[in-house]
Parts: sequence; structure tokens; C-alpha cells
Amino acid sequence: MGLKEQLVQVQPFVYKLPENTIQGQKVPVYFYLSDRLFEILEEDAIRQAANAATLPGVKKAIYVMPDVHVGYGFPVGGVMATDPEEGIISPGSVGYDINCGVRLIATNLTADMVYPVRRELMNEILKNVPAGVGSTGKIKLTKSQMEEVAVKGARWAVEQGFGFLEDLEHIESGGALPNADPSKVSKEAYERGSDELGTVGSGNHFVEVQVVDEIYDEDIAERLGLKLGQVCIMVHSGSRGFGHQVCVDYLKVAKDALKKYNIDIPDMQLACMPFNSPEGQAYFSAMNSAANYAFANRQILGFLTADTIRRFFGLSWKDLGYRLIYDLAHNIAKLEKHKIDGKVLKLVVHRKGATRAFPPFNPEVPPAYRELGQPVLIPGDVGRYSFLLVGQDRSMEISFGTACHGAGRLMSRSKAKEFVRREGLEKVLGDLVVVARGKGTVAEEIPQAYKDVSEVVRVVDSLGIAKLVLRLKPLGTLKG
DNA sequence: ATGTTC
Repeated sequence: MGLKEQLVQVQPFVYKLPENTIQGQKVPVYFYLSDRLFEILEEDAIRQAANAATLPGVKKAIYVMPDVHVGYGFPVGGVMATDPEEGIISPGSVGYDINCGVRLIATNLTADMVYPVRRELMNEILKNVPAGVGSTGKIKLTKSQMEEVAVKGARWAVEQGFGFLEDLEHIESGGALPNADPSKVSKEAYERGSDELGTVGSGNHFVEVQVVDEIYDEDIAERLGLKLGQVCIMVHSGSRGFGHQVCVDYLKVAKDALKKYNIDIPDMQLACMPFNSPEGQAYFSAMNSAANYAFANRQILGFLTADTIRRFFGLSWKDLGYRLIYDLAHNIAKLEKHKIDGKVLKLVVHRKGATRAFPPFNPEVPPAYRELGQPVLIPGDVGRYSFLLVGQDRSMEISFGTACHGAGRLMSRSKAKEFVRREGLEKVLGDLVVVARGKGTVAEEIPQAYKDVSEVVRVVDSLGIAKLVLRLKPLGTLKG
């Protein structure tokens, strides 16, 4: 019998795979899905989540978000918490793109100013913001500069003139995770990362000029300083080749650690090491270094885009009204405190294609948002809506303080390209303004290749994980 | 995601 047939719907939007469904499964797995999203849930994604539930030191449950799809070892959309003393850390359960994440910047511009000139504006952004696989930026870093980026994160970029000190107060973990140790990062990673800082990358990464298009919670939107028709910038990118290489390097370390520490796992892609071991600590230190590189990357990308818009309209920074709303990680493992059976425990929370969504009054929510809850930024795919939500209390009870991260793929890349060949790119994109150096990525990333992101956010909103505040619509998109 | 099958 397939695992999907063994899922039990325990309440609306909640499907449970009981513990011990597969051999060695220590905790249950919960899937948060609408009826429609349940229909397209892949058997392999269920298998991957169940496999993770067998890992040493896994606590309470594995949670899977509505934008789930099959990943490397652990599904995208998966959340796993392990005990830092007895449990493991798993590079595959963070993912190849360490601290892939999203940043939202508000401006004073309105849609009626931008809409008529959006094509020209996007072409300016295309000129100034490097994008695409293997793209390199204007910034070339020495190894010692790279080490500084790995420790300081977004602060390094601000010190170089890419942004403002107050930006740092509006970034998850202040834009610099502690526990970064640049000496645990390989020479290869430094080489790959040295000329990629301030570049968008490829795949579903983008820089988008958006407009606030619909507001669901007037009060919270107002307190965030966002109103209908307001133009924003959204950046979706990660740690580029630097983080990729860190993942590659430590998957090898993890495979060797399995023998050394006698860890038995159902899938080699879940290779892992005890968190409290030299190997586990080295990966954690290198992963945090890559995460800090990603914070610096989005800091630079957001600033370059804002500066391009500012110059395009001939405005001062003050008149542009640049204001960082928030920046967060989608792919990361963090040491956090969570309550299980009334006891507060320190846990290693792996989020892979999943967003932290801490509720109001959580001490880790920046003071500016302490009473509202942490902003949760959910990018859509090309041309589709993006959403802003705020974290709610229930997230701490049912998902280790975690929400979804985006739409999730529906069509494979090759299917999407075939679809574009058959229909023609112009027809597929319609009115959307999409600029890119090459058209290959655009064909792979058409809206039709993704699940409907609004369906995904409705699930986390309905469950009380995060509350819908507003929707953003793209005016123009820069792709890799 | 990724010097896109290093």
C-alpha cells in the first residue's frame, strides 16, 4: 500500500502519517493541504518526509507545508526539528541553496507613475542588476573580504554603501547569523563565491517591481506603512555558488560521518552528522557563513534595484522613500527554543522551502514588528501574485513557528519548455513584462509551471499559522 | 538551487 493511502485527515487542511508507518519512524508527519493540493501531493514527497522522521534525535513531528514538492532527500516545504545533544543536522534537509530567501522594500512611488514606463524601467534594472547562471557582479572579493562577508552578512554590504544601517533592524536575525566560522568553508566555495555577490542567479530567483494590489488586513497594512497602489521591490535569491559548494562539501562529510557514528538512514540523500560532533559543528558553521553571504547578496540586490529606480525617476533617496520591510530565509537550520509538552527545549530547526513565522511578542521578532508578528513574505512565480502575512500563535503549536515559502512547482522544467514551444512565449506571458539576458530560464519559470500561490497561502492563513495582510502584483520582473 | 549532466 502506498503511503498516500495511509494518510489520515485529522481536521480540515491537516493530514497525518502516524508514527511507525514506515520502519523506524519515530514521530508522525503532518501535511497541511487543501483538497486540491492533497490531490497533487507526490508519493515520493511523503516518503521523503517519513524518511526524515526516522533520523536520530528527531522531535515531536515532521511538518510539511502546502507548497510541498520532492527535493534532495527531504521535501521542499519540510520542517524538521532535532535535539542538539542527541540529534543530527542534515545538509540535504537545508538544501543546496542555503538561505535562499526573500526581501521586500517599500517605496513612495505609486503604480500610476511606474506602469506607463515599466518596460523602460525593467530594461534599466536589467542593465544594472546581474542575473543568470554563472553571472558575475561588479564586486570581486579577496578571500579575507569573503570571510568578512561570511561573518558580518548584510552589515558588510551596508558598510560598503549598499543600503542603510536601519535596514539591519528589518532582517531575520539582523542579517547576520551567529555561529558562522569562515575557516570551515572550503577554498572551492570561496572561489565560486568571490565574484557572485550582488547577482540574482537563476531558476525561480528574481527581482520584481510590484504594486500592493489587495489588502486583507487594513490595520496591519497601515501599521506596516503599506497601502493600495504603493510600489515595492521584491528580491528572491540566495547564496549562489558559495552556498551550493558548502552543501556539496558537507554532503560528502556527512556520508563519511554515517559510518563513523553508526547512523543508519533509509536514503543516502539524508546523509547527516550528529549536531554535537566536530563534523556537525563544522557544517553548522559553514552553513551560517553561506547564510550570511545570502543576506549580503539580497542587501546588495535590493539596494542596486532601488538605486536604479531612484535614478530613473531622478529622485533623492528621501523622495524615493526606500524602506526595507523585511528579509527572511527559506532554506536554513537554526537553533531555536520551542515548547514541547509544556517544556521549553533548544532545537535544531531545519526549514527547507519553509519560512519562519514567529507570532506577536516573540523576542526574536524585530521591535518594529513585535506587536504585529513577524512579516512572512511569500513570493509567487513569474507574473503571479506575491503575499505578505504575519506570523500567528498557532505556528508555535503546529509547525515549529513555520509557514509556507511560495508556489511550488507543478510542471517539470522540460515540460514547461515544451509548453512554451507549443504555445509561444508571447502568448504564455501575455501582458507580463519579463526581462532576462537569456530566454531559457523564462520558459522554465512560466506561471503555468507553478501551483497557485494563493491556494497555498490560504491554507496557512486558515490554519492560523500566519495571517494574510496584503497581496502584491508584479509590474515587471527581472529573471536569470 | 547549481560554473544548469563538476
